[in-house]
Amino acid sequence: MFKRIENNIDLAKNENKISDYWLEIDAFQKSLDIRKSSKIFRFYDGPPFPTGSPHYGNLLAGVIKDIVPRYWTMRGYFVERRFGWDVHGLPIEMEVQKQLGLEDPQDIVEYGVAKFNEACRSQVQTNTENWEKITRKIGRWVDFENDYKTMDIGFMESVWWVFKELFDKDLIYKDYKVLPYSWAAATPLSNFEANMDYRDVEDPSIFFKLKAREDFNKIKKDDYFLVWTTTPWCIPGNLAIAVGKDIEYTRVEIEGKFYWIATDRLHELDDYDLETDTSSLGQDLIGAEYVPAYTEFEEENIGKAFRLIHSDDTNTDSGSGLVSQAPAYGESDFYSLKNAGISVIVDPVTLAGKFDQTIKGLEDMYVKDADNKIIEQLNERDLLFSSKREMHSYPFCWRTGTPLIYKAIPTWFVNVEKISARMVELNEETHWVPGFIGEKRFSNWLADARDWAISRNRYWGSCIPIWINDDDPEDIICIGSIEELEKLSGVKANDLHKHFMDDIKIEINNKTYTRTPEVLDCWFESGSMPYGQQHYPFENSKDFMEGFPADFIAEGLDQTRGWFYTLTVLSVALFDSVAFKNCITTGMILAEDGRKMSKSLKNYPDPEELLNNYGGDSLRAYLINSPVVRGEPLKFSEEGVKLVTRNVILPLWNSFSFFSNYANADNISKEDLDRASPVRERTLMDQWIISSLQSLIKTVNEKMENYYLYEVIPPLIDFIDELTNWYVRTNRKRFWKEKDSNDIDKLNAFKTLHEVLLEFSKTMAPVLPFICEEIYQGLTNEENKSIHLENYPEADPNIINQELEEQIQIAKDIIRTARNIRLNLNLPNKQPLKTLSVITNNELLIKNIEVVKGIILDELNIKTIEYVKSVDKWYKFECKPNFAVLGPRLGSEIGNFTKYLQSLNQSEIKEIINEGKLKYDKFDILLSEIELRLVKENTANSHEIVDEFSINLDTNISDELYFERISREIVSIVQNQRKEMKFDITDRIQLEIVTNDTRAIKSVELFKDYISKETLATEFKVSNIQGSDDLLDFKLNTNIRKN
RNA sequence: GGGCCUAUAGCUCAGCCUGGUUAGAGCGCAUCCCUGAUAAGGAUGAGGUCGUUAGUUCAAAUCUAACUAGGCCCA
Repeated sequence: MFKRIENNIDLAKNENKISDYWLEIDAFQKSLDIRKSSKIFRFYDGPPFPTGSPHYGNLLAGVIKDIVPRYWTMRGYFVERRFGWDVHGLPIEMEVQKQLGLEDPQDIVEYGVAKFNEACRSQVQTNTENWEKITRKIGRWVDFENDYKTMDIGFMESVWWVFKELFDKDLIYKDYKVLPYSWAAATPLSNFEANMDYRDVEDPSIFFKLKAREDFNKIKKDDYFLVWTTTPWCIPGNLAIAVGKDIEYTRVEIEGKFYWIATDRLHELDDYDLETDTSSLGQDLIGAEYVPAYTEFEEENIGKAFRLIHSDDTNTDSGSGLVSQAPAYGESDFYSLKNAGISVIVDPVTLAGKFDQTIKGLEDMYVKDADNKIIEQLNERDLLFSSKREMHSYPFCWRTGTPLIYKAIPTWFVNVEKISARMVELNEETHWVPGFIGEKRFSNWLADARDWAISRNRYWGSCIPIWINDDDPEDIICIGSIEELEKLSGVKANDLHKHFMDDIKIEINNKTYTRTPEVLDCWFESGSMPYGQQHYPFENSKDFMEGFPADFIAEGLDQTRGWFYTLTVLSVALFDSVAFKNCITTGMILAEDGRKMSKSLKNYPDPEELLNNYGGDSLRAYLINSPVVRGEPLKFSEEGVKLVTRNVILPLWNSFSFFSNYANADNISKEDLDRASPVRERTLMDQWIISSLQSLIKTVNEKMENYYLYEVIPPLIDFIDELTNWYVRTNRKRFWKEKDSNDIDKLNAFKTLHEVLLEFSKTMAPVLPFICEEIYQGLTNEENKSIHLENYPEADPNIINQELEEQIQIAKDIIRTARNIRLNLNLPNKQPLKTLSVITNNELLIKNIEVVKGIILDELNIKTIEYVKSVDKWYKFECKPNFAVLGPRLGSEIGNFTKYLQSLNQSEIKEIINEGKLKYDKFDILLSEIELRLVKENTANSHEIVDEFSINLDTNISDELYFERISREIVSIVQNQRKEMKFDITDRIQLEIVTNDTRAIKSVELFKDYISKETLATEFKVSNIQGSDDLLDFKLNTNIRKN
């Protein structure tokens, strides 16, 4: 016996019930256990920050990371799924700082790094519950217990190993990097932080002049270079002047002195009485030496400083086209000097943002306060040309409200440029979905990769495992494991965080080594996760190698410069290999209005509420059927989710509830189904739906194997449509037959539907895990089983019947067209008609129609089909070339040939049809290379073209047909009544028909059996008085009572 | 400023890789039909200069280039 289920279903509640069931039977663990010894399919979970609650982007990632592993598990692989937490880094530190009321790093040091880090550690644990709840609601199976966190000691040790490997391969070096710097907080900031507080402020805008030291091309000794700046405090750090090599510069004379300025900026000197002298391209100025404004660093010119250099960033939009370069205070300055081969850097500014003792007259002044003093000094030295003040937008420290400066900070780098070409090459081995992400976007990104700054002057993170000789900064030791640290320092560490590491000293040969204070960029850890999560190479090295590179990962588009990148850098550096073989990249999820989802705007539905309304299956199907799985943005719409519920989930459920209700009403058991005939002996419709399902399975496997998730839902919807609107609807009667009549056909119907629902559920289980499980449970009735433990269906080519699928298609076409005729003639389907004529002389077509004749007659409520072979008075032919075939063959002749075909008369066309070919010019053209189109000759409303033939409906309604119509109307009325009165489908009734219309009475007499059978009337009575309701052109009403 | 993506019906999107002459679907709208599995289903209709321009071709929504607008990432 199959259990009888409710027609109406509360999807979310039901899903919750299934979740509980999974827990109860430990289904996830079981699905892993049964594949323990199978081949490994390695999946990497991209680590989210556990700050805040999950948003749709996280849910989307979760859905994809569930569908793919579920699929491969059912395909027989062992797919471990460990949840990953990225717990280090600024977001957590910020949250904790806020909670503890710590403004800046000095506060943290005073509070105690140890206490601070421990606070971060406990903060990590607080948010995880929320994630687990939502993860459960979207139906994602992932191991939260055996998760990995980037703060686990094993993970951190692997990170050290990675670092040491890079170090040994000479891929780690130390240099300066110019960063946004808050002197009030005494800390560098991230670019993100620097962008948080831009303000409009008034700053100096000065032109100053620097004197040429020697003649150089068109430059004469003592000429002045006119240089513009809005940050005078950077002038003491000036080491070069940048020009653009393609920019033209002019030498002008003002009051007997000569100045160089970009020709396009000459209008800056409109107020002066000037004469232009000569001009020169920047190209020819590069290399000229000048006398610096401040002499304190003059000895640096042996390092080629104080020269004109080229910079791509020089332009003539503002200033003079000559830009002061202070490599310690500007990123572009820093790189320009580097590119010019000048490797010096001078920095007279302390970490507190004050000048040190180097520059006379500026000692201990805050840089911003020094601006005026510097202008004064320039003036005294006769180097100031002009000075004014200007409004512009300038970044401020978002915490202290003080202006930010840019400052060169000692930083550790990974030499990515050295391996970037190899990364590009190896990346071609990865299968990207969509392709353009890997082939274009990511590939370009890799090709242009710059060295990666991996140190952070922060606290909560993995430590850079480098100890430096106190007396010799060049003498450094890199540590790659806990054991190595113990050997060198004698300390056995059981925590590798900063507050445990900072005090550890290494003493060798009377030299003392102290750890460099920085921690690692948390992106370094994200890229290390393949090794970290397995504690490679300290443990699991065999397992690791079996599953590396990963078979599959998925994340959002933004990770091209994030996780995808860091994984690639490290795996190429370590193993000369990609880190993943297949990658699905998703687009951004936007709010319905096309803007970003914003909590304050409330322009999107709360994820949890949405899941409570429509359930996880609906959301899953909606998301993977959207542009977002093709790397494009999605405007998230609740309406869209609702539509998926309506078009996919509910129809599927209804097919099952139909099965369940009737199987139950009829006491059909599993054993009964075993008695069904083999597929080949069942009805055409049975064979057809089974064939269609196999075709679907074939398609879905192809799509899933290639990670094209977005191509799974459309064929699925098509199939559901075939199942519900064709198979179930046209076969309803077979399920509802009296038990004794033609038992085997009825069993075949049940068996077919059972089989189709079961296989279909398995096919869709990875995508719709809840509803498919529920259906599976209803169809199998076995304890402790789950659909997700089953093997995935594979298409059986032997039961795909292409010919039959085509025949059914013809039937559908005829049915659709005939219904249209009925519609136009106002002849409802309830009105039986005598004959449908099919007009064709194509014998094969006639044969095909004969096969599906029964279906057509039933559906159209028609008594017979006849074939009319003399087609002339019904339609004529028009023809045109099949362009796809003849275009390439005929080339430019095709235009004339088209005209020729149009000029043919009917008998000429018929001759071609008979011959099967024609001759045109020098070409032999086959009939199959021409497209025939039928045009109605007989324009009666009862006649319509169907593709290659036409049909005509006999619209004569005899008395008999009319009586039958009445009987159908009566059945329809009674069925509606039953439904309105909420009778069960099995309830037997007493039926009274009230009418005094003679035709109606006659009809009831003739079709008494039919009416009783359809309405389950066991008692039947006609009351010959006038009825109360209009029916057709008379009065009739019915009364029913439960028996 | 650079890289990549997108632009097709009122809305959300297929189709484009691999060019073929009547460009599709869903939602919405209008009209109608059907209904004892279905919070449904079906039919018909209105609604498109396929972002603009130029090119390649016998033929362009589809290929190429430029431009315009939007998005993501970087500078």
